[in-house]
Formats: sequence, structure tokens, C-alpha cells
Amino acid sequence: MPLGAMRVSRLLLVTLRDDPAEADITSHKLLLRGGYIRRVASGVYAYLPLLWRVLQKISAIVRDEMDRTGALETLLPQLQPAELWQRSGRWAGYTDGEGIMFHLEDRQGRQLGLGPTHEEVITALAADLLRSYRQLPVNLYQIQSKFRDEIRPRFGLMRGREFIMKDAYSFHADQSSLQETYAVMDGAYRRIFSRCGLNAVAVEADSGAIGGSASQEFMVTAEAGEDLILTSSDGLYGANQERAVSIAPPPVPLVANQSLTLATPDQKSIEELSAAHGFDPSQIVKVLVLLARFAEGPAQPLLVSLRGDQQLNPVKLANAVGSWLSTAASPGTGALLDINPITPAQVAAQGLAPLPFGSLGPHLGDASLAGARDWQARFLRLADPTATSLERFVCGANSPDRHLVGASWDELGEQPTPLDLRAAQPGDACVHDPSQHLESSRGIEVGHIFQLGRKYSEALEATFTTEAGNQEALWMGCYGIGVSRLAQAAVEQHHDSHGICWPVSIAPFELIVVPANIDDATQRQLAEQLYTSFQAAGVDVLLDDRTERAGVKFKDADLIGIPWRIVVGRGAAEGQVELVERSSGSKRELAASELPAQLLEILLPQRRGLLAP
RNA sequence: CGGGGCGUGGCGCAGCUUGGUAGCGCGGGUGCUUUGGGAGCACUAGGUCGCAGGUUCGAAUCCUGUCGCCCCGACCA
Repeated sequence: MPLGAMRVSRLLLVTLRDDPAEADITSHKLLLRGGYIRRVASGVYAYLPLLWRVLQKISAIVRDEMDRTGALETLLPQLQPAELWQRSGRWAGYTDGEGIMFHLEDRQGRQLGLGPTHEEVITALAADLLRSYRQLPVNLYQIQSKFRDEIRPRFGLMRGREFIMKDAYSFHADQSSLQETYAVMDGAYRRIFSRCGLNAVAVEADSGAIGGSASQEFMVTAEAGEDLILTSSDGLYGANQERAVSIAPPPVPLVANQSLTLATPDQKSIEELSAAHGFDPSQIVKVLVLLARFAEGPAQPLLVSLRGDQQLNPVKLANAVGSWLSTAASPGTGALLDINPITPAQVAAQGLAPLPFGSLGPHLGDASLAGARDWQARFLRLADPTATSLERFVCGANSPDRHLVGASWDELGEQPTPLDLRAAQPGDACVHDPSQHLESSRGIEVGHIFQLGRKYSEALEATFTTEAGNQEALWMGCYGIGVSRLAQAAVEQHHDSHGICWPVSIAPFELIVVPANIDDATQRQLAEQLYTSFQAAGVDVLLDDRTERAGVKFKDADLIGIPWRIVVGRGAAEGQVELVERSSGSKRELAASELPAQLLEILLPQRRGLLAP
């Protein structure tokens, strides 16, 4: 989508020579130095004219691909009533504790939130508009600013508190229709990222606070990425570490046939214990005492057992506690707020005797919680299969400076239900093929698609009439792309020591014409002539008509990353100009008269993106 | 929220330890020279040293508080 030509003298181009102190990663520095963004507050940025052109180009690609799937563009309010969020059950979780929704009260004292996402609004609309299976499926999308009060905004546009997102919501009569659209979105997303010139990989993901069943993230691979992704070398498995499953290495067998008590003074950690007695960490069961806090009701102490050489995956744990909450076992406690290790000070504040930290065993009794002031008086006991499958193991004896050697689950009491709680690690064997191993890389999450199921439609009573005449809840999917984040991710993936190297499809300008010496009338006239003809051909061309020296103009052109540069210099009198490709640095001399036709031939396919149309 | 760091012309920084009339580079303006990879010379404008309070004859500098920004973490006792 061409956006029009422009002269640098009128562009308000303000580039910086030094790296700004506020930026840490390359893409953030380059966007600031190139005059693309300015920080207004922590995590809040002004998108300057150059970046706005990039964002419009990305948006145009997104629109094109969404529209061809039959999705409908719309625009939903950012200001949303609390009542909708209370009906879906997310108001407390999104506003209390670590909640990320900016919220406020209006003059009548009514509570409102600034939309961090739009499931509630769209589902309420669906309840109103969608009445019959004949209207389904339908997919609505929008591109607009989202607001999230992030715990820690960082890296410029990577994690902002106000950012631009494309979000789409689909509605279906049944699960198979949902799955069909989900697959169509998967394909559309791959085309979008490819057309934007991004190298992105799709990985299995945790669906997090949005909820639902299947979900997949699209990651732009980059060192600066915030997420760790694990992939198999055969390319058949990829997942965010939060979600990844793997086969743990086999434990070193512990030769024992009975349980003995061992004196372990000052041996509180797995390392100290292993070093002092020659145990392998895989022979030890470690026990974590954690506290889950809820929006309402008493906090729930957790006793989590893992094999000593394994790490807890906090996301899996939170999901486990969340699904336990939704079963009958729990009293009305509202949404899960957070899970943190219990400290000795917290134990004392509950009026309880100190817990045997450093010597905890999985058989720690509920009696140690008796009389707690505002905690549940019994543990929720969880254990990873790596721990429950050990025949004999080492663990804390629940008394200071004592451990058990050769303990077994039978002897300790009831065996906890095995539940995957461990973090998959690079090097672990893969579940789909144990001869494959997981490799790690870092990624920037630019897209995420979910099969939501009927979670929101049930909560908000969004039903439709089936062919048989029954009222049923709608099936839903949702699909997001971080448009502003994608722009920065593209810089992270496409730059060199001189600056940005935009892919043509999302570059603010496709071509820059640089007269080396603007005071030379021949050069100036030829540059103007080329500018005019490219403009007439619909190219997003920039003319550097400033009275700067050539070196300054070259440096700026490289910094802001225009993919093609035409230098009108010494050869102008003979009608010769130089064509330079930004990404490769390759140069060639051409006759100015032939240039427009030749360059258009290269440019037009590049404009459409790397993917064949 | 816990830990660390930083607030000094538009930008990047020094000065602070040991209190004594605020500096450097880049950028801006004017003029002359220069003109294919961030030019040179000359002149010039621009700062309540984040804010508030305190100590002192005197505070950018020392003390207290506060606001803002950046980074790390929020995981086995």
C-alpha cells in the first residue's frame, strides 16, 4: 500500500548521533536514534511520522490477510464497564494484586477499565447480534491501542503499557468450526509474518489469563527476546518453555531397602546435601512450601514435591492450582492472584510453630497448619512424576538437621497424584521422539492464537439458536498480533552497525534519492526528475533535498533504513546514477533514463512481501 | 513489589569523594570556506544542576524526604 512521496526537508527528520541513555537493546536504540519514537512515560511512546508509516504498512498487510479469510474489521471501545468484567469473572484478577488493567471511576462512581483485551465487550456484542446458526461462523477484528499496566515495561515498544494490537474474535456453532477457523488463522498469521519479512516460528503456548484450550504463539527469533522457546531439531515440536513438555533424564538409582535418618547439620540445599553425602540430586525429593493467594477467601498453602535435579515451572503450577480451584474441592475463593514461597516470617505471623525449612519432607503434616489465622489449615499436595516415580529417595525428615535416606512414598503415607509441574530444559529428550532433544532459543512473541471454547460465551450468556431449535453457547476463538511490537521485532531482526535495514514491504519509504551536492544544478535537476517520475509511478520515494553534505545524508539514509538508495552525483552530467541496496550494500551504476523501469521490476514483488502472492 | 543504577542546556556526559561565581562533546543560529561517508574556522544563543526541606557565611556537591527513568529478579529454605 503506497503512502506517498516526501522530501526530507519537510519530514521533521530528527536523528541522534549518540545512543540514548534510556535504551538498552539495539532495536530500541535504533528507533530512537532514527527519529521513529519518543518516550512520553515509562512504557508509553509517541509514534513519530516515520514509524507511523511503518505501522500503517504492517496494518495494511494484516488487513489484507484478515480480509481474505472473510474476517470483518470493526472498532470496539477502549473504555469498558466493570460490570462486563465482573460477569466474566475477570474483574478482580485484572484489577487486584498484580492485575494489569488500568481502571478508574467516573463522576457517578461507576467503575471502568481501559481495555487490555476485548473478550468481554465482543462477547456481549455477540450475545446481542448473533441469534442463529445461520449467521455463523463470523470473525471480527480490530486494530487499535491496548492498555496494560505491565509489572515492568521495557525495551521500548517490546513491552509497553499502551501499544497497538490487532485482535480478532471468532464465533462458531460447534467446536469443529472453531478448529477450522483456528487453522485458517494459523495460515493467515504465517503469511502476515512472512510478508512483513520476519522469520517467525509457531510454538505451543500456555493460554495464560485469556483462558481456553489450544493456543499457539508466533515467535520472532532474536537474542533480545523475552521468551525462551524449546524446539526439537527435527522441527516437529516447538513450545514456549512455560508450556514445554519433555522426558527428564533417568535418575541415578538409590540403593536402599529401608528408611534411615541421617544427621545433616547446616545442609539445607540440594547442593550441600549432595556434596556432603555423595548423593546425586536426582536421588533427592525436594519440597517447596508455597502460598497461593486468591481475590477472596483465605490463602492456600501448597506442598510441592519435585525431583532434586528438576526445576519448578511456575506457570504449570499456577494452572494446576487454577484447575483445582474450579473443581468442587475449593470454597468460594475468587481468582488466583499469585503464588509465592512461604517465608518464616509469614509462618510466625500466622501464629504457627516454625516449619522445618531446610529439612522439609513430603510427609509434612497438616497439623503444622492447625490454628493458622487466615490460611486454609491443610496443604494442597502436588508432586511431579519425576518425584512420585522414585522407588527410594532422600528427603527432609521434617525435623531440623535431619534427612531420610531410602524413604519411599508407601512408608511416608498416601502417594500424591502425579502432575506435570517441572520445567522442560534444553537437552531433554522429546516426548514425540525420545531420540530428539530440545534446543533453546529466544523469541519475541508477535502473535498468539487461542481456541477459547465456551468460557466467555457461557459467562456472558452469549447463545444462539441451533438448527434443531435449541439455545447453545457460542464457541469462540481469539487471535492477536502485536502490531507495534512487530515493528520493533523487525528492527531487531533486520539491522547492521549502520542502522536499520527495513524489509521493503514495511519500510516507511521504499527508495531515497540523494543528490550528493544539492548546490550542483545538474545533480539537483536530475534528482528532482527521478523523484517526480518515481512519485508518478506510485513509489514511496523520499528526496533528500537538504543542503547537508553527502556524508550526512548517507549516514541518515542508512540509519533510518530505506531499502533502496539512488545517489545522483558526479555522473549526473552524463546521465549516470548509482543504485545502492541497503541490506547488502551492493552498488551499481545505471543510466538515469532506464532506472525507473529497472527498479520497479525489483521493487514491486518486494513490496508484496517475501511470500508469493 | 524486592534488589541495583541514574536524574547537570535539545542529546551524550564530566564536575560531587575533599562545599567557594557550572564545564566538555554533539546538536541549534549567523558568517566565510568546504562539498561522495556524520567538514573547518569565527561568532552566538541556550541550564531554577528532577522537586521539596534541612545543615552552612556559602550547596550541583553534605543530610532527609519525595518524584521520575533504566536494568536485574520475583524458583527448591
